[in-house]
Amino acid sequence: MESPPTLLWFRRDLRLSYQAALVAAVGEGPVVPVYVLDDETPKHRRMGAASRWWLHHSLTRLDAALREKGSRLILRRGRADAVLAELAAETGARRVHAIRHYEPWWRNAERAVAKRIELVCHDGNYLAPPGSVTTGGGTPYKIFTPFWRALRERMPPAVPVAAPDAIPGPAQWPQSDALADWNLLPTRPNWASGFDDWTPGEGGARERVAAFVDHASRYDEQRNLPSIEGSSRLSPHLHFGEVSPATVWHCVADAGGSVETFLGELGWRDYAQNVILQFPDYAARNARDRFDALPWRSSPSELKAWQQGRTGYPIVDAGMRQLWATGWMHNRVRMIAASFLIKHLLIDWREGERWFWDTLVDADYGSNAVNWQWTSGTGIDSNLFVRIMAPLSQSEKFDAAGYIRRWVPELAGLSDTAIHDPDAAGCRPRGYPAKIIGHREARERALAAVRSIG
DNA sequence: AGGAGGTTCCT
DNA sequence: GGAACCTCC
Repeated sequence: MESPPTLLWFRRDLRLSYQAALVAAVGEGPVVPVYVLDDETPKHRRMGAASRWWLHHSLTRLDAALREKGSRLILRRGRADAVLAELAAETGARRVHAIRHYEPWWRNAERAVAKRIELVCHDGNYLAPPGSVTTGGGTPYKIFTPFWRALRERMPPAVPVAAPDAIPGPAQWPQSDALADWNLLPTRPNWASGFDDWTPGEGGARERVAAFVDHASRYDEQRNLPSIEGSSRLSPHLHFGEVSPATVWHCVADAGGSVETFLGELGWRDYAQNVILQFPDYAARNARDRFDALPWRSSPSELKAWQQGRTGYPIVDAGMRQLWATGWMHNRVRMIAASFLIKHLLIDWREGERWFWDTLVDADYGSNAVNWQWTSGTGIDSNLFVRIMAPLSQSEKFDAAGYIRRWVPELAGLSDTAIHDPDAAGCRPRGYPAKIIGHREARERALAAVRSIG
């Protein structure tokens, strides 16, 4: 008589290499890999549209990779605890293996699953298990730099384990939904037609890592230049767990050169999870609650102008259009565009967080919330509200002319010097909007707003 | 040992 | 402002 299968519950860990839950499940006999599309557990935090596009393709690749190893991916839809209990009853499984997640709704779901069936959670989506890096006093860190110092001490991470050669399956496979029925892809309009630079899935992640390793030694000098391919572009692959951060760490560190800045970015990713573990509602509340009294402006038309890239600030508009067209925005430009919404338009950072949640292929609850609160100055990690980025000087400083030409074609004919500020250069083309508000005026308005709350 | 108070710094 | 670490008792 064959032993009963165990369930392998995939979430944001869509890989076969260095997948601790997979290794554990295979060690116990037959495995039933399952992905549950659960829009009920996260409630209003269900995956955004761009993430769904990514998920569709990543699940396709994961199923293909599993089939090469004699397995397959079972797709089910519904509340994770109910679906897993049901699948366990169908297959005779008595245990679930999964990688642990730290979004508040996943922590709730893990508790709910554990009430119905034995759930074994594993680490591996972060450099160190979130919550495990603590201060001398034994409490979790709140500030990045001391957190990173302590985490760095514990590095490098353990060397990643390869995928198993074969994954045994059950005598009889349970039913699976058809992926197409989940309607994860856009239909009309197909806003994802420009997403073709991306290759979701573990293979695509591996290619991105390899491509990045070639220029990782220039990361420090090029990562802030949006006209250049200087960043790693690994964020969506890391978010969906198509590659583990430990794997990225070792590939990059082995490449040599000065990669410390990049490793720090991996550390920042861990830091964000540590913050949402301490403050689960970080995307919903100002960490410094005196900002609850800040007189945010309500302007649906200006919010829309920002979303659509029609603010009259070329660097902001280029970024917002790149986001819409490709599901991704260069990090330096994210900071400029976010700062512009918060300080120049004085619109609540949560509006921006929401938009990014829906439009980014790398939308991550922890990273998104931590980065928005950092930019706004409402976060646990300082950065003062009164530090207001000057979008035009940022655009010049980081040499964004080429980037603007690519994403704001109306301005493609302008010179390298005029393109950052067509109004000031007296050569704004018809069809490109005037500045929605002047820099000085916006700056003074923001400073007055923050002064008004003491 | 553990708490008070000083210092430094904050992707 | 306040977190984290240090020194001092």
